[in-house]
Amino acid sequence: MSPNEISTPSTETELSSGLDKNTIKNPAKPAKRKRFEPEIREHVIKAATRAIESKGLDGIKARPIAQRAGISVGSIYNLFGDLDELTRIVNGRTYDALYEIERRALEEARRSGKSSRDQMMDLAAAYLEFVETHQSSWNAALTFNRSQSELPPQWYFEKEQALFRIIEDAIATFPGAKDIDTRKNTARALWASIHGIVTVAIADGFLMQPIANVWTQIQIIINAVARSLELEP
Amino acid sequence: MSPNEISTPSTETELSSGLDKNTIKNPAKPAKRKRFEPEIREHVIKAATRAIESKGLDGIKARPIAQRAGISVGSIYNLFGDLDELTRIVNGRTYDALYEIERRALEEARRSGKSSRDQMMDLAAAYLEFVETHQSSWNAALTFNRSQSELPPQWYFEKEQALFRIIEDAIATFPGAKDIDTRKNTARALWASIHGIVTVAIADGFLMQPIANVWTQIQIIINAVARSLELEP
DNA sequence: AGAGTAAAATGAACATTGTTCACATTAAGA
DNA sequence: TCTTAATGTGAACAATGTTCATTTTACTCT
Repeated sequence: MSPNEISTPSTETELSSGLDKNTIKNPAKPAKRKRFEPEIREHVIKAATRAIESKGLDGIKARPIAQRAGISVGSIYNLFGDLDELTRIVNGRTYDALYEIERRALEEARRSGKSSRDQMMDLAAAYLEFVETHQSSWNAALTFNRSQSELPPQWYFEKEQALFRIIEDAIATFPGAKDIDTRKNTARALWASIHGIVTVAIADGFLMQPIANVWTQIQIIINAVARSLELEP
Repeated sequence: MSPNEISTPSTETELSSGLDKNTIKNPAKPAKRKRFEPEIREHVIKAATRAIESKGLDGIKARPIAQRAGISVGSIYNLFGDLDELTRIVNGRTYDALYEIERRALEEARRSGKSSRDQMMDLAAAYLEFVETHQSSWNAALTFNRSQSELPPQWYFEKEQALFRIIEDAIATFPGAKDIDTRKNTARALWASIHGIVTVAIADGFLMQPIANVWTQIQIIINAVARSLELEP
């Protein structure tokens, strides 16, 4: 079970009571202007995604999004409850995208027979590139969770867990990572460290930190931890 | 020059054109209800600080703060330009407080003749404790910067720099940290890593991560890096 | 097909909030 | 005391999230 199939509200299809068959007769083009097709939810999410990509969390505004999706403001609330819910769905997909990229990076690194240390390096490189490419979305995902007073929803933790498990896999062959608790803590420590390095660099817009330095810092941590783990426990 | 004296808007006294002498005649009590005393700025900042401490960034609302400070809404804008400015001042002080705590921690650790490694441990412990104690304020400071589309103001970078310099000092005696660039990068890597570990733990409300695990993870990183630095370059 | 009806879409209206600005008030000097 | 520039005020405005009475749709039953 890929963690992407983890129950995310974004994939819910609660409206489908066998309507799909009936709506087929609608050739999708001259549809006058009522009763939503099932894809409407997706359209709204897409609009919200574009908004976040270009303007960050501030881009999530009920009226503009409604307009871009071709529905009324009220319908947004029928479909998602509130804007936070919609935001969470977009952020959830951002996490999913990152997970997928990391999973592939590990798979690829293993296929080419890289060492555990180099697997970690590849995972970190993939993360750095992801954050550079999706700066606005990633920033939104991080900011949103901390700006909420309540805890993130269940599926957030599951996605996080899944990410950590990838690191655990990467370091599993180290002699010093035989013990399960050690491995878990080390994986979290590594991931959080790389995350911290990248985050701090982005916070000051890569101004204080040219990207080369960021990569150097990542290497310092990975090399140091890798060397520790090469020793027997 | 302590970085606390770095020009922060919070300490500005631009209104003082020698008025101080004149206002002395006001015994501060029966003051009817006009023309602010110079301390009014401070009162507003205090109100804003309390608001952030209890409700986070959402606590920064013009009307409640105005009321608690005993002035009108408009006056907030006369005094600070806008709410973001006020927020930045409060956050600046949070950074100052952290800096001060870290500086003292290093001083203390050195006085008791601790190793570089243990100095780092003490700095990390101080940070962890600070974040636990001031969770709401610290969260607000971090969230605010990333939620802004523009870069943080100049003084933010200076406060950040000052913090890094403390770590550089702590690791300066390591044989592997003779080179200035290496030292700078290692200091940033260490700080950012610890920051990342603490941040991730807090993000899920210490639910996934009991505090003991957090500390274990910090130790993993510091020990690994320390061991690396003990070798000659 | 036509009527009745439950579900779904709508957008006007409301509540909250940041921000502005015309006006009122103060106090310093003439 | 009168004049006036500086300064405090709060009503009013704009933007935004959210609700809900009303309208519209499409399904079912006759």
